Amino acid sequence: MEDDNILRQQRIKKSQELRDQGVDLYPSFNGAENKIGEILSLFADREDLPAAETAPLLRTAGRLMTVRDFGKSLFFHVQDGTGRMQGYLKKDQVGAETFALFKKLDIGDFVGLAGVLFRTRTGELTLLVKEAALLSKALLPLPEKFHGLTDVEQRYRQRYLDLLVNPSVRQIFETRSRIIAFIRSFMNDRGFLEVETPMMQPIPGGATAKPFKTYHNTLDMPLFLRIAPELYLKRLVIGGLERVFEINRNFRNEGISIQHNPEFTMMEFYQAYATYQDLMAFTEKLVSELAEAVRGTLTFSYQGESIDLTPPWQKISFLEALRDLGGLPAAVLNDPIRAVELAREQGAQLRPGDGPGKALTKIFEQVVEPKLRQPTFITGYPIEVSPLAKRSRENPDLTDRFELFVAGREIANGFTELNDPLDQRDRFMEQMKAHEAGDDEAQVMDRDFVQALEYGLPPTAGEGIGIDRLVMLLTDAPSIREVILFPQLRPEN
RNA sequence: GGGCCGUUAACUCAGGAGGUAGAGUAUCUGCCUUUUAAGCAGAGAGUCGUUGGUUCGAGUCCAACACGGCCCA
Repeated sequence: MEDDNILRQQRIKKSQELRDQGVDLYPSFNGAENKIGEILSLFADREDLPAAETAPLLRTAGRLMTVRDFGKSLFFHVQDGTGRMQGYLKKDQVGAETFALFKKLDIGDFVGLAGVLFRTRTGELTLLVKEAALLSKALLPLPEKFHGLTDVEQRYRQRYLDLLVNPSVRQIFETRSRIIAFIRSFMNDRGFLEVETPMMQPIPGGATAKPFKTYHNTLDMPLFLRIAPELYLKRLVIGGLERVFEINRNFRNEGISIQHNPEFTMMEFYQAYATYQDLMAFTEKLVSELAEAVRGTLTFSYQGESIDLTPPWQKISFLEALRDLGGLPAAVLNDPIRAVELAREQGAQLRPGDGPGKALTKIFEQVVEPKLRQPTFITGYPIEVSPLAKRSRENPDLTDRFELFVAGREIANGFTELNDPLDQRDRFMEQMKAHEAGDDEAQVMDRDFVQALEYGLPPTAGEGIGIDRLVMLLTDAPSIREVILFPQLRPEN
């Protein structure tokens, strides 16, 4: 494939010439004592650089990104993980041999450098090179320096090039790392224990979604990639781990879109002796402090829209939202048959067994969710779509559950956990019926989990927060693929 | 699954109404010891996503397919 590429052939030829001269193209090296970012920040504001004759040599290394050749001297930029710095190589400083070697190098090659700092006429801090060595030879050329790499498909397929030449992409993933680190420490500070539960489950539970199926040869049994860790985390609460959290991947065998990737990252956490009300306050605090830490402000723009995360956030019940934001008349809200009819009229694909709870949820997704721009908690979801949540005392058709929306997207989902084992068994039975009626997303009876509940789950609240969507919001990313390093794509050929 | 758009040199992009493919960057050769999208002179570089079709002739028109993007379900 690349064998036809003349640029690659030229580099191979040059490499061979260097080898013939006894140059090791891929030597071992551990002498990058001074990172470029440190050098730059250390001397950025200093007018009086140490005199070139007396200054100690700075030793650094990085990838050659640009070269401006003047014959007997040349300027270049070298980039490492912390920054990019200009270097100045003069024949009379490094000697003819090193100079000739350096002239043979290509953009993309790694070099080790030793030198002293000076400022050019335009004031740019520059390393006057005293010693230079090739550290690793690149055979393929980097994308163009000015436009970078813009082809979306290639950016995802060759993310390493994207990261290398598009600084804003690198920033997104640095921010992502800081977001996860912040959340982890926020949870640790509040006494939550970080745990890891199975990614491969014999019964995929804890969410309404289609699973990926796999197979264990030795055990001779099918397994499913988890769609959620919920049922395992609750087993841990039963076991006395009263505050647990897990930050990890879930897998859902569904469509790919601007906000869906088959594997995505969730933080799920459970707290004994708490209610969904407590979790809303907790979420408000977590997300607003996170935004403050990551963006330095609670008001920022997301895709041109002004978002304000200043607490307290609006709370509206599911039914109120349908009435006030969705414009549904009370006649529909209170009439199960009318609700199902309306959902069908709006084009929702309801299955034979689907009741009013499902119908209203479909309508909600269509008419209310797009309107939830500023952070909003929606509370009191129908029991029909909440098989693991505690039934509401005020209305037996609803649950003590909430979802958080920002910019029209669901960010979090939490509820007071159903801890009545007999009720849970009945709910599973309802799900089984839906499954038999053709709902392949309906949840599957997990007898082992029900048995665990029979040993006693304390009053508990639990929640999942979609990390990718949170990262999108805080990095102003238009698509989930911009915050996942290697989004799922079809093979090229 | 449906609709719309895209795919041309290593990268970023032109290519009017069908007549043997162009630019900038990068690369190669030469000149140049403070440049920074360095400059000057010259050169090389393409299965125009794939496969068919229409035509004397297809990057261009038509069809199917592949991959990607956006919207809808």
